Amino acid sequence: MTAEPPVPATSSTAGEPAQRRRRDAAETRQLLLDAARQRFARDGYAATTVRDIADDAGVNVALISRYFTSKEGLFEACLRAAGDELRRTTGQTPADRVPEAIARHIADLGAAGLSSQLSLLLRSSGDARADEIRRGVLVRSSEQLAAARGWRPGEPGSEQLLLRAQMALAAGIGVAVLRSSIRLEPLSSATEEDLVGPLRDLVDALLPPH
Amino acid sequence: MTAEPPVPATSSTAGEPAQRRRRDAAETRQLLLDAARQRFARDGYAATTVRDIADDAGVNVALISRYFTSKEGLFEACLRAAGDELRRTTGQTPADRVPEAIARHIADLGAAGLSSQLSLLLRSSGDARADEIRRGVLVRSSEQLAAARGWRPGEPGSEQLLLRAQMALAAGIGVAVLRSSIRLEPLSSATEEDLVGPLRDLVDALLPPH
DNA sequence: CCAGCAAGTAAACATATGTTGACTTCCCGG
DNA sequence: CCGGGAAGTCAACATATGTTTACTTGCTGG
Repeated sequence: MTAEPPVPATSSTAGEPAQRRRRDAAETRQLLLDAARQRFARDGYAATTVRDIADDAGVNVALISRYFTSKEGLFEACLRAAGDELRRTTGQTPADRVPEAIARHIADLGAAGLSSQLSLLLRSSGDARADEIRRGVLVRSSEQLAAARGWRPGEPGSEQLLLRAQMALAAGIGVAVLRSSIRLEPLSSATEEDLVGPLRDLVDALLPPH
Repeated sequence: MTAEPPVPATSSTAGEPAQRRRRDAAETRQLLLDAARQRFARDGYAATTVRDIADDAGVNVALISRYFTSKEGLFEACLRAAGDELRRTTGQTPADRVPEAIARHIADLGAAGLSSQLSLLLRSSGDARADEIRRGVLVRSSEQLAAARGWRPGEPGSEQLLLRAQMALAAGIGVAVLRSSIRLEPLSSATEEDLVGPLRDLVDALLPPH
């Protein structure tokens, strides 16, 4: 929508080309993925145009169709990456360190954009297939989180635990969005240290260590 | 995007016209507002077309421009309505009943759509002006919530409280979206009673009654 | 060194979408 | 009963957007 100057991916001063190989399909693919993740997380799926993404990545629009079939395919690739990242966090983290892990994700506002990846999971898509993938990512993540606190599939009375895990996940994502996409102050300027305390309170309240 | 049959706003059986006056600007305006709120909340701003909204409301597209100037104007009207609703809740509610009030909002999945109005505040817009309004709504709501727990503007050391109020708000909205828009199970099927316990834990953990 | 092929580009296309202006239909006060 | 104005409709327009096709560029293996 807004027309920013494209990010050239290399320094635009004519001096040093910063070793970006000029023809490298893998790197170009990754540039597109990174640009897309940021745009989708910030503006949502429908509001992001493929030309925006291509300009950010500094490559030609047609390459999106070539490497990802379509805009929808690119979005799916972004969702998968975010899902892997999120599951890595809620998975191989000791149960009592989960709040810190979540806090770290939310606090990271850098271009790397772990927070962006979280936002990606809440922003609207208006696309049925993308919604399905997103739901799958969230289900698996919440089950992993619940399992860390003693949930076992089908076990009677532990449905409560899964519900609470999903609420904790929702809370974390909600904070991430208000912080990184909507930029609500003072939440947006809070440091990781500012966040980790309240987040610990929040997670512990929903999922008491068993 | 998907082509549903239009909701005729009156029974389509020829028998009884259900007393919908045939020309009533105020009612038509309201029909548009209701249809827009639902669409915007479910699909997001950019993914919703004015033709979708008009069809849902059973009126002509051109009336959107007439009554709300533009699609953006209609979205603003929806945001204002949601903001009023939310502020009514976080405002004139005794501090210790806030979790129940939030729970009631989140639990309401009906077409009336209080939950929709919450979702509206997180779904992406890709529109600068709408984002500004949304931010304003969220700021005022979180300040009202924080004030109920003892926050006073500018008071030293109470910034923490505002931060925590914003996180509580974010958590509530996150739950509303995962529940009503993304339809994550079992969160989506949970009853109001299922939600109020965890929500009370959540709000109390973030904002201890002072 | 150079043929061939992958990587990248540019332009065009078909369509969807927000908005507008001219036109028609209905209601109501005189 | 009727004329005027409000409420509603229709069709067109300008533009933005996803995708494709034909083309150019540069690298590399033989």
